[in-house]
Amino acid sequence: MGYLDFTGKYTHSVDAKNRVNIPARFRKILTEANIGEVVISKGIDSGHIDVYPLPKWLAIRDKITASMQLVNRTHRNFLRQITQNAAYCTLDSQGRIMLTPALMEIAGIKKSGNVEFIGMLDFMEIWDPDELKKHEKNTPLTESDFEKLEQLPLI
Amino acid sequence: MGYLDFTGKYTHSVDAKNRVNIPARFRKILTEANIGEVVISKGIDSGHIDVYPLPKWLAIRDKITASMQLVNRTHRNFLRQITQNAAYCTLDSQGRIMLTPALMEIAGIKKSGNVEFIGMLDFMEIWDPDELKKHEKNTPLTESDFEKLEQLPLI
DNA sequence: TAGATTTGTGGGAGATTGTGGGTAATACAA
DNA sequence: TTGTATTACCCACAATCTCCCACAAATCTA
Repeated sequence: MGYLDFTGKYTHSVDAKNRVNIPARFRKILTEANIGEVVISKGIDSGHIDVYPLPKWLAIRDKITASMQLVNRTHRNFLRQITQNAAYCTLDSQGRIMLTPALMEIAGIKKSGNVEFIGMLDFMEIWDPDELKKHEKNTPLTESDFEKLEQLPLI
Repeated sequence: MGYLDFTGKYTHSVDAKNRVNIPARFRKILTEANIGEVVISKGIDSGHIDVYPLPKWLAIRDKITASMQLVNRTHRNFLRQITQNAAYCTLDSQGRIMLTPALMEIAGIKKSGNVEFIGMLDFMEIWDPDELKKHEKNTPLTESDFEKLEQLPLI
């Protein structure tokens, strides 16, 4: 890993079997990195699904495992939240993955509907188009957000 | 052990003989690790049963044995809680386990009803669907929980 | 522009899985 | 021992999922 580079936005459709094609550009990145499996999970913002290339997910999982104290109720709840809606997906021979009904429900994605893929550098997001518009309208970046971001050595 | 990886949520049904099928995905993990026996016990949060692959249970048992101070009343009570309702279960030829009436009672799981399996990485939980919903409603992750979790090097 | 290749989408057949029930073996009580 | 209840093991079948093939649209190439 380390040098995955998902960028851009692509519209795709979900078929009657809940399958979505991963955009060719993203798929190429995956195959070149020899990654045939991804993990989809509930995104932190509502209205979308996160798609992690397997190695990225494993790294996240290991960090979680290492720092969880399962006698702690909050930790248990957090872990449950994370794992509950996480699903391993192997790409089929056409390069598609199958979404779970639970995640589609959470993200507002409709069977036989459309979705937007957004590249997030080392992972991807899948949005319901309406939810995405709504999210962008409701939570624009403000001046004060930018000020906070200035703290980070970003650009 | 060490690399069991139970993730996801699956709905299954309990039959008239108190048997539940372990989700195929979880079962595959067990058989690949050559584990044909699990231990079910009372979950820490009420409303569910914990399912430990045998090696994980043995590790827990050993830790408990080593660190319990049986002159300590709390320790005695804790130990009693744990062992009292723990039951060794071997998977039948269909990959099912049989729940004990005591644990079903404790978790609110009904004969011939449904249950939710939740993967918790190295063990599983079995919830009564209503209890799970109730639990999630009563103990949602709050902003301050997330702030605490931000301290951990998670993602 | 025309042909070749890639990409997005749909559907069908076989294998797997979830679930129910029957019967033999075992444990238990009287 | 005998009768009863419980458990373990097996078979059966429907629903689901996986894998594979097909084809049209889009893109690339010469």
